Amino acid sequence: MSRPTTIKDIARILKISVSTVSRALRDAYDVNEETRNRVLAAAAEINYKPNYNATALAKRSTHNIGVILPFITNYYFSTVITGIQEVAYSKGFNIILHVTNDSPERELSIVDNLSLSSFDGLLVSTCSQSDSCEHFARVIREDIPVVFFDRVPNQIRTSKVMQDDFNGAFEAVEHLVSNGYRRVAHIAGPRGLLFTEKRYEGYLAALTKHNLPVVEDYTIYSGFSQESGQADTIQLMDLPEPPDAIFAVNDRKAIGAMLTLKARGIRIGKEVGVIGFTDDPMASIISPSLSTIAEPAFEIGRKSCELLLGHIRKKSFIPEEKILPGKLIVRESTNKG
Amino acid sequence: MSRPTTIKDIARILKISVSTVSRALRDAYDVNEETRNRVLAAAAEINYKPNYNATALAKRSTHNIGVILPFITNYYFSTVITGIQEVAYSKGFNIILHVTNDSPERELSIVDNLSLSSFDGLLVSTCSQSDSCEHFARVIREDIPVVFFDRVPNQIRTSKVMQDDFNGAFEAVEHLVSNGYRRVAHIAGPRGLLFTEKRYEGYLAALTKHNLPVVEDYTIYSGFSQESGQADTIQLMDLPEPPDAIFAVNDRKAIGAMLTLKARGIRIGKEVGVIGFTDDPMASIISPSLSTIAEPAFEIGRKSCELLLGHIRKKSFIPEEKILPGKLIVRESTNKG
DNA sequence: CTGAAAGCGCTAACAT
DNA sequence: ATGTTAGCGCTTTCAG
Repeated sequence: MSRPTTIKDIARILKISVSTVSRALRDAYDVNEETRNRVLAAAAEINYKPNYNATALAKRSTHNIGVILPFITNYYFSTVITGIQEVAYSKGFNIILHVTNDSPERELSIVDNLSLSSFDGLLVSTCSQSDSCEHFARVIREDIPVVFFDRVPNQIRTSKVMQDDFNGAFEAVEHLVSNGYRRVAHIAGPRGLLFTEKRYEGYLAALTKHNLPVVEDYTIYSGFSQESGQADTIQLMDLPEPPDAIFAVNDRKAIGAMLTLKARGIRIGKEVGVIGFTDDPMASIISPSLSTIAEPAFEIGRKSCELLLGHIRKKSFIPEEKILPGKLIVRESTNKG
Repeated sequence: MSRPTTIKDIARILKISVSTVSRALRDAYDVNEETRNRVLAAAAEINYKPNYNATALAKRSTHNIGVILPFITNYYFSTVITGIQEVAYSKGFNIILHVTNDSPERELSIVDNLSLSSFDGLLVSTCSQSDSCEHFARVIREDIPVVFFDRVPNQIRTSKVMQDDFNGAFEAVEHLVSNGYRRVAHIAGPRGLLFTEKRYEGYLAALTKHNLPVVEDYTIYSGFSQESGQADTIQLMDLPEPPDAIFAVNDRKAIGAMLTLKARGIRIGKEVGVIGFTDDPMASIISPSLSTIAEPAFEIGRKSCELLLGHIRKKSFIPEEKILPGKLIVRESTNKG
């Protein structure tokens, strides 16, 4: 087990100073082309690998970005991470993963225990019940850039990357209406999250545009899970005048809805239309297959990371918002037959 | 933007030396109880957070563990990571994520560019086509602990954590047989991966135990994707004497199999039984629902990380192997009716 | 039990 | 264009 090689080794071998080596290893700036080549050659020769801790200590900049999100065990988030990882990797950044399990306490504890010296920036998607964003505000105040994606808080002024929730929802509902459904219900996410509000607004706007009545009982706010979808749908179908279509805030809830519809012997599509949001692979596996709004998850990851890297590089942190379009995917669950 | 506080600040405030502060902050060893309390109080007071880069540089030990795996966008891997993250988090370790996209070149490039100074240990699941493990052997030779999980190479002597692939496969096939299926095919993963071999062996063993003939054409090695499952099944059902049951190496392939069976109008369960491996949530969503062997993904993550942390702590690296049991989940796809 | 001092590997003025 | 030197924040001998 040989001690890793350092720039000192290179300096000694080449009989030059460490600062020259250091300079040669980074940009060409102010160093003789030939010296530089010799350094590079020697480095390769002895299999030199920079010690990032030393660099970080000296430059006050690690090459890490922290990612904080509720879960990674679903299609959307794992795809976002893959996108993040893709650009981080290409720029030589590591990503440090923190999963909150959607627990506000855990989120708080993670953020408070973050050593600000161990990452250059933060990418976050909040818990569904984050009542406060004070902890993130603190991080920002320390001048470390934070960009939010998907689940972004509305009380805080930072960079945000989202899908076009309003228009996605609008399109989904309009699709339902143009396929002949009239009593469209919405099983929403938890209140307080920007995107559940946006999707709700898109739903309302589509209803209004097509002169459909807005029935208060037709909107139910609850969790994001399949079980919530089932529960909400039971509630909906027990109404004196049940809806003939359901727009779910995401595919998991839509699938939950389909499950209870099936259990009650209601024919999906023919009797009750269902549309989701995400385009989880499950949507094409379930039968009947589920119409949905495909989210640009991978792109959200890429864009968030690019934005963050930009903030880190320029050391300026002027908030920017990016909204990426979704895409309507028509399948069987919205086919009246 | 105030510079983060350091142990120097604490030392200055308390008018003691930095070394005392340093000692007090770690273990009680050799420091007066009272001094220690004063240090802790002061640290909390000024909101001191250790600079891990400095620690890492001084101690030659970061608090990071690297995780290298093919994908994160599926149920199994994302659940494993959640398990890893769970124990890493509780021990104050960060996890640095690297995804290879199942590309051996990328895997190689990641490993070769790893700065050994930036993590204390490695958790890896290899690419399906990793022909060589030389790059991992190099890491191990540098005395940094590596533990493999799930996709473990068989040519290399290190710690490994796996599900019980042999017995899982055995149980799956035995379940098929005891439900009356006789011509059981196996759509396997790529050759060369330990677990695809183990599952194949389990399949063989069950056949042998029940005196069923081993038909060579009934085993097809290919990829892990749903598409591979579809293609393999086409090939199988085009045989002069097609199988009446399919044991798939994982649920994604099983789902692919079900899709082509459905497309051909073959009744799943009644005519051809299908069983998978993993217990992806999709297995209970698809209809008919898919019987499968549930893998202890979360536990695999936990155990791998615990093992690795053990190696890191004791600085000894005596390879250990852990095998975790799976569980048969009976659903509709293996019901002959 | 505590302090002084050296050093981890690298960067960044400041000289030359 | 290159070398000298002083840190970055923390740990760790070695003295006392």
